[in-house]
Amino acid sequence: MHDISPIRAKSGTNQEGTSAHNRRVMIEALRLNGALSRADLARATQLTKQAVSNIIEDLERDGLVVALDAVRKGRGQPFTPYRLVPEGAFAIGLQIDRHLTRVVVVDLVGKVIARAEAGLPLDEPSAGVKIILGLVDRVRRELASLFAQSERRLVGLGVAMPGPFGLKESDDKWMMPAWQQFPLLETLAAGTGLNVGLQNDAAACATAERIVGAAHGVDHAICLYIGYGIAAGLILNGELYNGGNGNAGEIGRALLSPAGPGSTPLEHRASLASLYQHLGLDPAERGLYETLGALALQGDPRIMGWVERAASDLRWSVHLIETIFDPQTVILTSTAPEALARLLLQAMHPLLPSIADRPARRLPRLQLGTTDPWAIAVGAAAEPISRAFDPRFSAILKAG
Amino acid sequence: MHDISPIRAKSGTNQEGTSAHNRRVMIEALRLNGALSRADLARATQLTKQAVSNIIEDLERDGLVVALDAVRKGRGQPFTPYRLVPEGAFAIGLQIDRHLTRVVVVDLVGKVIARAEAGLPLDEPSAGVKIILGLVDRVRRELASLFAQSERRLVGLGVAMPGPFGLKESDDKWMMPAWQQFPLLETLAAGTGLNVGLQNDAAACATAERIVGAAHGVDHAICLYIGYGIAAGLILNGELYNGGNGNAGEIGRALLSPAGPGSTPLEHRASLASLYQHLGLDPAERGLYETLGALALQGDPRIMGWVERAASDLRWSVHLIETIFDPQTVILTSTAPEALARLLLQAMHPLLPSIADRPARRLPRLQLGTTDPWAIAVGAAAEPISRAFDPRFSAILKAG
DNA sequence: CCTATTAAGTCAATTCGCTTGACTTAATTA
DNA sequence: TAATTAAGTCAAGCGAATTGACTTAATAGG
Repeated sequence: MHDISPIRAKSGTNQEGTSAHNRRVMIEALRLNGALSRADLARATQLTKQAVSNIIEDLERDGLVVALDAVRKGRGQPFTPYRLVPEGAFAIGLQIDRHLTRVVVVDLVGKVIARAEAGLPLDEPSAGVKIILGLVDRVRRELASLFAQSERRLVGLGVAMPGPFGLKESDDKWMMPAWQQFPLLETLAAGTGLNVGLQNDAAACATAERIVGAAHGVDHAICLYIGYGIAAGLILNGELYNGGNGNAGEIGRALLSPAGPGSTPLEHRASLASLYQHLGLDPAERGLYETLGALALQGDPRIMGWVERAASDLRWSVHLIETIFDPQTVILTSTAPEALARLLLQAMHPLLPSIADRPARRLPRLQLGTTDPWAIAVGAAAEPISRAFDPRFSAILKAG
Repeated sequence: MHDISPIRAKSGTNQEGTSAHNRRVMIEALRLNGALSRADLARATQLTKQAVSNIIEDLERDGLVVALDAVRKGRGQPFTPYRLVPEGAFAIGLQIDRHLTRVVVVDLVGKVIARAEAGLPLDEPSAGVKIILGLVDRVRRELASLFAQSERRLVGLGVAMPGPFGLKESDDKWMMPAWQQFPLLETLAAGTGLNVGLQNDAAACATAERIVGAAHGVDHAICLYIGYGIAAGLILNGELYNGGNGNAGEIGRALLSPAGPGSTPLEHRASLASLYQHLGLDPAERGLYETLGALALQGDPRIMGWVERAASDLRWSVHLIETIFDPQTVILTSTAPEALARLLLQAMHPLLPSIADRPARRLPRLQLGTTDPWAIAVGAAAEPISRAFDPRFSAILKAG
């Protein structure tokens, strides 16, 4: 029939989809609640005890969960709690930033098992990829030396790099135009033999917050990420939202006023790039992180000046985010030293009024997330873990 | 075990979930593609021919699809296309606006079957509900007179009213504080015996655009709605996004600058309320719609002044929406007369640069959606239809 | 004109994961 | 010590999709 325009339809599902979903639901329940008995799982997931037993047995055989000692509590037979086995799965995370790259291996619960970093040539992706593949190989060997069978348990390679992706060629060398053009994912897939996925760095930060941080178990959270640029990672309905072209949350490009083409993008005022410029520092300089940390701790006046101005824009960004997304919480994350991030957080208060200051809040409107510089690589690694183990609509369907 | 804090987990699923999903997938495929043969459906959904045959047989028995004449095309046995039966399901939509209420009945494909409207007391919800129940009863009887068995096919009552919901009491009478406090959904559910759902008016507009309008079959679209206030309906991943508390998209409250508490909310500049104020008109005045339409057609200078200023803010709103959501398209909808909406649309061009002006666009960045004043009621009615028939994650799970 | 080919759709048996309901085990309470 | 409560198992059953062979009915080509 329709042989010209393709037919648009969602994919159907079958018992495999059912089973896959239920496995994922079990894993998520154990991730969120720590350790649960089969009976607990049955109640929480609304499946029968028998179904849960079968699935748990499967998961145990697959080395993803393990029984703890039986617990006596009140009447009835003692229950046997099960918990996730951290070494049940591993993933590699790769952060590509302007002048450096970081690689980590994380386990099923998001703990870092191995890490490595190296400098990166800003405009020679093919040379850069060689370096990256070397690092990946290194952490992979380290993993193999620590856990037998770990190769078999590697679920994928997640890449995080600054967005936005797929736009017209940029002439700003800090936007990494050469890397944006390069067939990175294909090259990495071929070079590692792993499934490869891509996120922008804010999305990776949000993914990290979700697996091990402040967004753990929160279904509606926005992660405001301040790195060289600024962007937001969007967790909506418990899943990362990517937008139509993978560029959702790239608020660094947002103009700060309706006044027209002359008005400033947010990233010119509230990003580490703007701070470097304000201080007259070279972003590629060694020891920059330590310098900034020290200045922030001293309350250096030039830093405070930037903080004041940036905080004003950020306060307003939070207001907009709350107004637009109605999230349960906003998480401020940064690659800046923690002292600096804390200064920013303080300077952002009091927050602007918004629909978020409602009577019965359970989470703070704004909270500090991680400021670990490795968080983005961890988030990159968390993405394949999430893709493989978290319950999601697409996991039920029959094909990609 | 955990008897203190409740265990958090998603619900599992079983064969009923599988079957429900596949039925929904079939219905959606027919909605999006018009009419399809069983073989087409099997290919599109990746199910087997046999599975599709069984499901189609079911749907046909339930009166939701019907076979058309067989079609000869090329080699092989002729195929029999199936299409949705519009009168296979009905839903009632209710719009509650400041001084009036509208009720419609729509069918499975979103066509209006019956409609009714009445004035509404702004601050007496209990009297208002009586009026509403009277209208609902009227359209319901009209429906019953047109289609036998239609009562049985009524899937629910959708309500749309201005948001945001659940905030502290407001003193602005146009925010309908009395209605916000009133237990509306419970009263309507009791009074009609139907399932009742609630959306804000922008969400309803987006739902309407999705079922019959510009967002038909588009998975990432933002519906910018200009009514008495202004708000956005968010279609993300093919579903309406509501946020943590049902207030996502309430951008009318967004402050236009980071300058602090003194800066203006968007709805003070780009909403019909602001236009009424600009023109010194009473929003409750009779014939307002016609007056505005006439003024817009004449290009009245006072109207044009407002249009210019509002368009500047709206242009920037579109820029922010594009930057934040990365949608495939933005749809401008309004309860204003079409002439006025077109003026606004024109005045918003040229749009601000954003990540949305990418090389290979398929849909316009900004397009005009419906300006039918009944669209909100239609969208309200479309919500129960969508809830009952569209494929969605929650439809697979075992409980609410 | 006749045969090969192509494609839609059916039939009947099979498979697989969840459900059902009875049963076993093992603790606490009275 | 008996009754009660709750975790967890056993074995049969069920239901929806799958499988592979088969039927039907058209067109293409010699």
